[in-house]
Amino acid sequence: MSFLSPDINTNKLLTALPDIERDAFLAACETVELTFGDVLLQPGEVITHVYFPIDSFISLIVVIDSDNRMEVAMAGREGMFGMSLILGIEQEPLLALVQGSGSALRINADSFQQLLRESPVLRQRLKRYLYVVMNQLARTAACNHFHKIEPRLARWLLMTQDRAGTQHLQLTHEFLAMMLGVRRAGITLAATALQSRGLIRYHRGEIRVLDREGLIAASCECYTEDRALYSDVSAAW
Amino acid sequence: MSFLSPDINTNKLLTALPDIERDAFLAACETVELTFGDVLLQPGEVITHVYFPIDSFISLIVVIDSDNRMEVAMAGREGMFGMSLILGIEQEPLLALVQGSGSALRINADSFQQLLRESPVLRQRLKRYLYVVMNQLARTAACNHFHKIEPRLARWLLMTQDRAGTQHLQLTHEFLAMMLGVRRAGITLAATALQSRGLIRYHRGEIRVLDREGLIAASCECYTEDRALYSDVSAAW
DNA sequence: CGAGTTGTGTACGCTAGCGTGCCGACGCCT
DNA sequence: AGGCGTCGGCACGCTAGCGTACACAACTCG
Repeated sequence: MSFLSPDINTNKLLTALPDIERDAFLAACETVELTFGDVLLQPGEVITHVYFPIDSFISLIVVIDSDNRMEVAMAGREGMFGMSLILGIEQEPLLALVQGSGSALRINADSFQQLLRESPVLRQRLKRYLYVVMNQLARTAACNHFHKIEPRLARWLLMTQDRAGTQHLQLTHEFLAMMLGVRRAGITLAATALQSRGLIRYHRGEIRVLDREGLIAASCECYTEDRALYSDVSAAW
Repeated sequence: MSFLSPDINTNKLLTALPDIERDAFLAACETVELTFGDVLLQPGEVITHVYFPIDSFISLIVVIDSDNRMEVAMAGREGMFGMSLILGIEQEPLLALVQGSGSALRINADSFQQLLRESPVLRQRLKRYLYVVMNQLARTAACNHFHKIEPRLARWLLMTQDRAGTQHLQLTHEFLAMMLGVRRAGITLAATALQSRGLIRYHRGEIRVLDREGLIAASCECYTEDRALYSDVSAAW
């Protein structure tokens, strides 16, 4: 039995590592609290730390200019921030924003690369994760183009709920608009529609998911496709 | 001096490998001719061969359904097809379509994985390439959403020209519409505009780029951003 | 309790792009 | 030369979403 037990309060990428490797890894990590709105990385900055969210989650955002920005990926307990380092690159052109407050394991970039060299299992785990993210990026590119705001919003709320692990989400329309790259008024419309169908309920920055199944039905296939891809790949773990 | 000389008629990812590694790699490759329209992989199929284009190039396409599909990445002499295998995954949910006829080096998937294990330099090269593609995917997601057809078309023509290496491109409006995920009529409009500005000239499935600089000015920043990212990363080679 | 700030509803005119369908022009084949 | 299939121009009405702006409600803070 490991001295740092692999309880459910840790990151999924790190569970099920061989005890020795996991212990070595966790020993190099510190636990940090992330707060909504924290910027972990500005576009183009050097990555100094890698984060493995526990109950926090992080948005990766493409910033084209001050008016045009949108989220392209999300990392919670199932993922990580700092993927470029898996590929040996220390930079990242995306904005990393804490989207859900909570704790995360943090490890220094150098230690991460060192430990990655020493743990083939972790390496394989993370490569699979990278594969999933790449393909989610590809699908997101098409989704953002073809799908309407309402299904995209539904998808996004589901993804967020999966990572937040609660049906109470702290989200203003303004913020959602930024995530989806649309107008605030566009979100109000879509959100009102979802609410009137009894799928969600919201009130001044707090959204509650009432009917998960209904929300899935209202979302574009991209939600279930993404999940399917992830579980296919992680089934092999 | 290597017995298989690294002349310009090869793939950029394979040049500048140490002689021994390159020779071993090339020895495991065969040269194949790819023809416009060839499907190298259907979504979800197992990847049996990895391709390193020489003067051909390949489109990676997300297929949402029969009406909704769009290109999300392009691989020519600067890239490859079969990236998932770098991550140890043998599948790929995207459609791989030959978009420019020409030759390519092809290697069996198993040999590829074997040789990858044996060549740290190649491994590093390909990881850097993967990094570039990931970030291009992210940007493409935003570009497809925010930018209008005309600049996107200009960007796309430039990317294609870079890979085709000629200013004569064989492309119908119909095909371009599929690539960008828009109506054929939308392409006609955008193409007419570019033509009337003297940037391109086209006629029944053949497009000529007349004014590269002008076309760059007409394209969205995404073109130059992508190039910049690629050259930053490959500068380290 | 009142003033300010934040979050949401809504409305207006506008544009890009959609789906569709038709026509003409070109070029290839016999 | 004639016929046919492919390619591109164009036009129709329509919709989603834009930019903007204003109003009110709900909270917060002094």
